[in-house]
Parts: sequence; C-alpha cells; structure tokens
Amino acid sequence: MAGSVNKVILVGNLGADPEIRRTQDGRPIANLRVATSESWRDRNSGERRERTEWHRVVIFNEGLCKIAEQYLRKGSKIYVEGQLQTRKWQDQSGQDRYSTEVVLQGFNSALTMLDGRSDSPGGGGGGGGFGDTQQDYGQPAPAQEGGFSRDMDDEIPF
Amino acid sequence: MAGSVNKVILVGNLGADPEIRRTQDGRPIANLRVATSESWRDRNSGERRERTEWHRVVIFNEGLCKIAEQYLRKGSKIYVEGQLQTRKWQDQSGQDRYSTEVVLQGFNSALTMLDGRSDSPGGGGGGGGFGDTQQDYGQPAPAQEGGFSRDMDDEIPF
Amino acid sequence: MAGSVNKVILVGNLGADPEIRRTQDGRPIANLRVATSESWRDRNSGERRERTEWHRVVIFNEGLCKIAEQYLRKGSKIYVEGQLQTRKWQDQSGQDRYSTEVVLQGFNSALTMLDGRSDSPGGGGGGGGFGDTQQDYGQPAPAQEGGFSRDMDDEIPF
Amino acid sequence: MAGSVNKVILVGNLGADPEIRRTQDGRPIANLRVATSESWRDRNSGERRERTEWHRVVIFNEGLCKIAEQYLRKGSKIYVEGQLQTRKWQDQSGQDRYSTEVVLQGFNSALTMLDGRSDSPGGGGGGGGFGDTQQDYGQPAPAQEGGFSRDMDDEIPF
DNA sequence: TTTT
DNA sequence: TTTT
Repeated sequence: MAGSVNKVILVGNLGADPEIRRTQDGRPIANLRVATSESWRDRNSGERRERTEWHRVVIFNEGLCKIAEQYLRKGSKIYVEGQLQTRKWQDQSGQDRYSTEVVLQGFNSALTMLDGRSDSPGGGGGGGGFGDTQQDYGQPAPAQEGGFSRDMDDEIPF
Repeated sequence: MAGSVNKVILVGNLGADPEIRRTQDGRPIANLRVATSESWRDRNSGERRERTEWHRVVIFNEGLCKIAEQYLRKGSKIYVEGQLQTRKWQDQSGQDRYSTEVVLQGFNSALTMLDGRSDSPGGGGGGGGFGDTQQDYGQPAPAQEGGFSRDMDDEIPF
Repeated sequence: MAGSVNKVILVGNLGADPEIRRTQDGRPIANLRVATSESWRDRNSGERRERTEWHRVVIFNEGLCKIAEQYLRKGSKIYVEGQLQTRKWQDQSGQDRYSTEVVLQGFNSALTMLDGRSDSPGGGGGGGGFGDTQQDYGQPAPAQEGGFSRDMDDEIPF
Repeated sequence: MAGSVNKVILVGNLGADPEIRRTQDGRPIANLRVATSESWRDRNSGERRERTEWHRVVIFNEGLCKIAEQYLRKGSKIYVEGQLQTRKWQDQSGQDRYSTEVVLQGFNSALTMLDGRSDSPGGGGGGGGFGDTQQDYGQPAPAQEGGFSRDMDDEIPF
C-alpha cells in the first residue's frame, strides 16, 4: 500500500484514574478516559456554550502503561498521540457493537504529562525498557525555577 | 484550567464516492469512508501482515464539501484534518448506539487531495468562497468579513 | 498544486514574556520564545541527558495576539499549532541571513494555554473578532473542581 | 514540570533527489529538500497568489534512510513527521550561522511515500529491518530487542 | 529546486 | 469499500 497515516493528538484531562489490566502473558494494558472541551460564544444568543468530548484511550505499550499507572490520576492533564482503531464486540444479546478507541501501541505513540507533579517521570525514576528512552515518554524538562531565562539572554541570533 | 486539543490527521483512500446530503436549510454535509492501512512483517512467522482501518469522515464545512463533491471519488487519496466526535443514535429497536466520526467543521479542519488530477483545486479553477482558499491552500488572513464562522454556533445537524 | 501540508505542533514553555509589536496599520504581531525539552538515559554511560530546543513563534493572528498579550508570561506552558516559514534578512554587514519561524496566521493555527490561571480566556473575556469564536483560541474547559467524574459515571457505553 | 512536544508534519514534494551521506562509522544520513506550497486568491486584487516554502529534512533513522535512497526521487510526494532542530555552524568567515531542520530520528518519526510507484515498500518487496516495518506501515510491538534506540544517545553528527 |  |  502506498502511504497512509492514522494519527490522533489529544490534549485533555482524565475523567478517572487509569484502569490497568494485564493480558494472560502478563503484559499491561491501560485504559484512560480523556475529556477534551471546547467553548465558544453563540453568535446569535451571545451565550457561552460548551461541549465536552470523551475519548477512550488504550495503551498497549508497556513503558507508557507504567507511566500511566504511576503518574496519572483523575484530573491529570495529558498529551496523547496514537491511532484510531474501531473494534467489534458482542453485547449481551449477541448483537454486534463497535467501539472506536485511540490506541497507543508501538511507534508513533506518545503520552506526556502536562501538569507533572514533582515526582514525574524523567525527574528521577527510570530503569530500562522502551518507555524511558523515548523522548516523549517523560520529559523532565528544564527546571521551572529559573531555567528558561538564562538561555534566552544568550541571545540566539538566528 | 485551560486548554484542550482534539485533532485527527489521516492520509488514506476513499472506499467509495463521497455522499453529499443537505440540511433543511440547504447546507451541504459530506460523508467520506476513508481507509488507512498498515502492513508489517510478523516477528514470529516472518509473514507479511496487513490491517486496514476504516474511518467515517463528516464534513460540515461548506467549502470543503464542495471540494469533496467536485474532486473526490472512490479511490482518491486525501489528507484529512478534523476532530473526533462520538454521537449517539437509536437503532431500530430503540437501543442507544454510538458512532465515532472524524468531523471537519470550522477552523482547524483541512481536506487536501494528494493524487490531484489536472482539474484539481488550486490548479486553476476556483472562484471565491471558502473551499478554494481552503485552509491548506493559503491563509490570506482570516475571512473576518462573513463566511467561515457560521458553522460554529449552529446546532450540529447529525 | 496538488496538496501540501505544513504543520508544526509544539507543547513547551515560554522563555520570556511575549513581545508585542504593531504594524504601521496597527495590527499586532506577537513574538514568543518557546522551549521544548527532551531527556533520555544514555545507553552507554547510563547518565541522564537533556536537550532543549528553542523555537521562534510569530503570531499574526489578531485574536491569538490578544491571548498572548493578556495571558502568557515567561514560564507559561502552551500548545502551539502553526506552520514553518523561513524568512531572509540582512545582517549589519549586508549578508543574507535566514530565520526559520513557526508562524500562526489564518486558519489551522492554534494557541492554547495549558497552565491557565483562573483569569484565562473563555472564562470571561470575549468580544467579537476572530479569536474568541474559535475553539482553540481559549477553552475555559470543564471546571476541575468536580466536573469530570460526574460525566464518567454516566457510563458512556460505546 | 513535565512534558513537551516538538513535532513537524509535512506533505510536500522533493525538489531534488535525496542526498545520502555516511558517518565515519557507516550509518547513513539522508538529506531531503521538501517543498510545500499554498495558493489563495488575493482579497483585494482577486488574483491568485502562491507561496512555496522549502524545508530541510534530515534523516538519521537507518530504515527511513533506506526508503529515501531506494524509493524517493526528485518530484516524489511524501508525508514526513519529525522534529524541529536548529543547529549552529560556522561559515567561511568564522561567523556563527544557524540552520533549522526537520529531523527524523528515533521514535515518533515517519516517512511515507504518497505517490508510490509499483515497486514501493509495503507493496511486496521488503526484507527485514527498520525501514519496511517502518512506523507507518505497522507496529508489531516495540522492537525492544535492540535496533531502534541506538540513535538516541549518540552524538548528533551534523 | 518540487508540485499543480 | 480503498490503496499497494
């Protein structure tokens, strides 16, 4: 096949603590409920309106599961990058149902905390594995105390 | 609290010609079926495997509907940028069902042909309006005088 | 031309307060210095390494300039979506120089605060114009106090 | 503090054949010149205007280098996903210069052909390695057993 | 220097 | 149901 792309980017908040399950062979799967919201002023009524969208995010990637388990909680703000997948399942009455999820698996997936507490990944924890070597898995980032301005003054003259 | 992002980017092919419907007040809505595929070599068996994902793309944006109607056909390859929305509907038996779609509406939506025939937009044809100064073809500054924003406040006429 | 896309997405922190200038005809232009960082553990030495990248972000969009001016400060965390542009200029000695910037202009641009103080956009400010009708220009978003969980309990059963 | 994102997405055409160089230890580096264009109708004059932007794309990822070398040519249309990096160099007179590039390296990078000839990757040919189970072609789970990550810790050999 |  |  010549070239396709399937990418979802979300910045939103967790509606609940992550749910972590394990496959029979022990690999973790994390399920997140992520809310994104938009609001705007109605052009006619002038009222402010809001719409919240809920997303099912499923993480098969082991390193990202660990991050989810250790650092994410209800209310956490995250950046998520994954792909759209719709899976079929049967309800109690045996009818086909479909569920569309944002799947983080393998490459081109990312999970980044945006409201990192002080004990967030990169800051200290670590260990081997997929997760902690990837740039998007946890970026301790420049210390906010100070930090940024010093570089600024170096005047980047391009 | 502030700030969320809900973005889907697809590059794929149309599985069928676009379906164009119209709302009661005459605005067009285009429905696209877009396939994205990925293939890989199985790590164990060494066989090549492939998976195709089908996406429902719904275009409320009038200009982009025109492009869909005029230029897109079964097999067309496109770039699509929109947002994830899940809507609820009732099946024949009155049961709640949910459908997740990639919605192109208002700002931060884009539709670009990637296998443009010679009569494609931008090449020459055109005329005023949203569609052909479409998001990705140029941004001569916001069309603040009318046009674009109408979508945003109206009821979403699924 | 058949179809091209030029998109940059950044999540990072401001290295300094925004600089706002005005064109001769009074339109604002905001310049931001945005840092993105990545860190990883060196596979050989086992040491943690870090790299910070600095980005020049230029906002021509009037609504987004307002947001930058009113709400962004040194240290602010933001989501930015724009396009890459390289412009040519002459240095003092008359030599050609090039500067590559992330430009927010027209459609398919977005600026979202990710660490919004309580006085953030959408919460109150408003007025006409491009900026405040767009979903990405400022999303007051669900109140963090409570909020998310209530919707969760409604069990979205798709 | 936590979390930053640095992502560039381009769909454009090669202005020249890829240039492949090799580091002293034999790893390939591919340089691409990618054009993105936009056109729009001028609001005042009504004339059609066009602007082309040229991007420097540098590929450190070995598998993607192979794809570039084997399949890409002047005129090829591609999808590219990488990150922005500005590097410093000295011109002949010893003055500091800066060059901003779109770098494909490690995870969260992708290169996809959009005008695939019949002999393109995924279609059949292939063989093992990074390139052809390339990010967008499938993610059979992280290649945890070696391979991918080597890039990340090494000096970036501009 | 590409593409339409 | 597409594409390769």
